[in-house]
Amino acid sequence: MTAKRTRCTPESALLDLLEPTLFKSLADPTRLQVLYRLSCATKPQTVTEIADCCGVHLSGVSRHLAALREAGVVQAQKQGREVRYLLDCARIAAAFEELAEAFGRCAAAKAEHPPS
Amino acid sequence: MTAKRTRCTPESALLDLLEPTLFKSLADPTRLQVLYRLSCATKPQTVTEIADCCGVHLSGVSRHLAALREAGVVQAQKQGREVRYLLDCARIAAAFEELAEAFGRCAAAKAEHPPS
DNA sequence: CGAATACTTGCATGAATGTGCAAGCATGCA
DNA sequence: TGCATGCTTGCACATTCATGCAAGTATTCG
Repeated sequence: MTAKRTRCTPESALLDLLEPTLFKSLADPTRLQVLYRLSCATKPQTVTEIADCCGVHLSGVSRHLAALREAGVVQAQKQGREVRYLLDCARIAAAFEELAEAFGRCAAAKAEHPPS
Repeated sequence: MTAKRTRCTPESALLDLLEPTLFKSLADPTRLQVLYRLSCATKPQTVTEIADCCGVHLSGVSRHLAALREAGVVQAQKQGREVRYLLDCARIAAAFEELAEAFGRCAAAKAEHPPS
């Protein structure tokens, strides 16, 4: 392991990045649909608005949003009796950037030490 | 095979990137263990070698590797009666890089048009 | 040939999970 | 206060899925 660089995170070891939570939250078509909906929206969306787009019952969408919130992918803003969800784009981008760099280093390491 | 997406297009729409296959393949702890094992290895590993590291039956590991291969995360090299699996680091890094860029653009767009 | 090794696959089982319905909270409004 | 609205949660059900065992396939060796 030659992780010595300092960038997005000082020490992004692949082992720490390979945690199932984020990937689990993205492993469902409905949740991805929710994510895409939020990515297009110009302002935080209510559960009802999101549910209107995916053909899933409101309660299911609510559960999906809870899962995405658990994974740190979306944030919730309670406003009166409605809850508006918004995508944490910067956080997601940072997570993927870390992963890209870690696997990039992995590729570089393997290119440097080719299999005999 | 998921040869639907052509390549690393400079303009990668988020909708195309949010495809469950890759995330599904990474949503399991055992598969992540396999992935990490392959990332550390200096040369392609046999199914038996990989199975020795994760506490899962050989047949299960074989199935996991098949899933990872379907997702384009690993490649298989048949050598005689053994099959050596290797991580496609460059491909994975590129996929995550695309995602990071797409969500980065998303974040930038939202910063530009803040919710009123 | 037959036997051994390496891996894959069919089958059964238990656990996890996505879904809808209905009930339960919480908040706003008349 | 009563009622409507928005969301969450308990429950039941169906599906998916990870796992182990056993059988099957492929390849090498004697």
